[in-house]
Amino acid sequence: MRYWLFKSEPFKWSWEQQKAKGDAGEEWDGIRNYQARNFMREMKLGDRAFFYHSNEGLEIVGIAEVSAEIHSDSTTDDERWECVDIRALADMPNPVSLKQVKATKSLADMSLVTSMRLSVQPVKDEEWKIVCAMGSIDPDTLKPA
DNA sequence: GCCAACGTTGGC
DNA sequence: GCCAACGTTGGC
Repeated sequence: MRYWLFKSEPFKWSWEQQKAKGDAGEEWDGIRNYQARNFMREMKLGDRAFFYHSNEGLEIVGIAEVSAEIHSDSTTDDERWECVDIRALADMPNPVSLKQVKATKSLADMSLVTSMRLSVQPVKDEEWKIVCAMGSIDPDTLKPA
């Protein structure tokens, strides 16, 4: 299983809205960036991802999983743009802020820090564990730790 | 709301 | 295929 991070501006699409979709999940449409799209093409069913609120909040608020692999983006006729679906799995008991991530040496190479503008990004296994620990969630059971 | 960073577009 | 202009993202 691989790990990822999705950014969203909460006033456009928030974690609350994502959770409201439940197990049905929701298309992660609107991505118009090749790098981000290419990462989505690599995603497999069941891959897990952090859900990050950009612009407002600036923190990782929850964990989601890929519920549908790459398909065409229904919001455009331009066939270059594809996307996946994700569904909410669990809240972060303690949301992990960008500030905390930046202050953590072992996370200095995280894309969230190094590729500020990339809205869909890969997360390394070690980074996943560290952020889960900071967020007080057990990465296996997804129960508060 | 500003502005730096950076991806994309389009003229040559 | 270069690069200037332009648009967008996102932290502050």
